[in-house]
Amino acid sequence: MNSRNVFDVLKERGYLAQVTHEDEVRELLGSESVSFYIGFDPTADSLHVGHFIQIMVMMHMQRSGHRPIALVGGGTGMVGDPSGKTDMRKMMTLEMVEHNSRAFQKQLSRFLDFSEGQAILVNNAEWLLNLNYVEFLREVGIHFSVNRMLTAECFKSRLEKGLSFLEFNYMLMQSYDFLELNRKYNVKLQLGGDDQWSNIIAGVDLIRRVQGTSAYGMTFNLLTTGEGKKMGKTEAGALWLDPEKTSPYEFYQYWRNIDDADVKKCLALLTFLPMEEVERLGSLKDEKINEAKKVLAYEVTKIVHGKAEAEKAKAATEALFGQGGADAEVPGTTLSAVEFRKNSNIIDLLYLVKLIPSKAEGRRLVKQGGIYVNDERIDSIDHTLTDRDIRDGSLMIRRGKKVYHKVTVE
RNA sequence: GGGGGAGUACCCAAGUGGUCAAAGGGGGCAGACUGUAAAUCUGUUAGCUCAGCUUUCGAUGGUUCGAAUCCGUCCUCCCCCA
Repeated sequence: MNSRNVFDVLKERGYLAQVTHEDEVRELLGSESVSFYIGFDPTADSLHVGHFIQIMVMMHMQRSGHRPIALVGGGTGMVGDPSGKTDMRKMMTLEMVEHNSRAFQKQLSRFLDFSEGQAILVNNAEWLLNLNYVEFLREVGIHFSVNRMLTAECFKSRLEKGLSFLEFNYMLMQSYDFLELNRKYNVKLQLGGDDQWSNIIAGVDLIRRVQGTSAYGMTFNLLTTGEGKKMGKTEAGALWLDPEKTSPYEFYQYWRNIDDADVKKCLALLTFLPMEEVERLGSLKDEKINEAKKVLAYEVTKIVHGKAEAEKAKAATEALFGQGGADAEVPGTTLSAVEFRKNSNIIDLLYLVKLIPSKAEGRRLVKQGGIYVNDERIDSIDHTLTDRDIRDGSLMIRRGKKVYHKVTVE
């Protein structure tokens, strides 16, 4: 589909962070269909935008005729990757890992074409969970120098705070994954976020030692803001790809509100728009850059949640922030008339529709002038709503400037 | 295994018998200003039946009129030695 070397595409769009052998990898990707893999450890029950950038890369690669192997870390998830972490993460139970692995598999299948072996989904639990300890040590452990591991970047912060032997083994496990996939599917290339660099080159080395063949690795820039902070964090935590955890509307809003400085980068990394268009939109200034943000929000939402949801989110946004029709698809709650009357106090209502985590928070918000009903500021925590506040069967609550919630009364 | 140190709210971190729901910073939320941006300024940031009450300072049991602060036990982590 794409006649250009995908390596150049990835480079141009700003994905690339580090490559083990730049010329050879480029050559390889330009001359044959390459099986490559990216691993996803099931640390939660949904993928988030951090993973999405990896998925984008897989999609680019697949479009160029390469074969993505998405590896779900049902085995490595049992140990936990210490890379870049300052603290040990909580150990997960087998049940949690399995549950999360299934959720990942389901989500990944939306982005890649798994038909006829054009992409493969594997779970490293398959080969890691039943490893024999001594055999593993003798086959794999022998090739790892502890001295060298200790100098690896990924352990740095942990050498100050403490690192358990459990986590220290993570690198061997991931390297073994690469070896296993190399044997099984002739995988020669491992991709990953830049925090995976140490783990990836360890695997590359292992394959060279054990198999005597070449293997390569490549990492991608993590999605960070202009200030270097990790992007994709919301008040609720991560920005999830699961619509149940982060609604398409919220998802859209996140990108609509991105920093000016990050717009261009996000357009390049998170959409398939041609680079000329990315350049054009990214160079808009002042309020004109809002146009670029709209495109960004729409495009990313479209890829993640589909066109229909993207349209809805866009329409809702226009209705709320522009002057479009008032009756839009806004996040909301439907209440019976009885429920509504029972909770007609503003604080009770806010609490009922989960706009506030506690009633104390609600009182605080009202006192600070942060709550509006039908665009009228509520000035008293004792304010009571009546049927007169219901217009066409619903009323619109707004928290702060941007959080809208529609309450429909039946 | 021996010795030393530490565990405080979302995070970092002060507090070492009452004036502590607990300084300060970060983050979050809200207000002002704006472009649904950033920066800046202001307020706020345990819960509830809120000018009153309840629960909180690793866990648990004590001492005391009264403890985050003192004592016992336990758990976890870090450092030094082996």
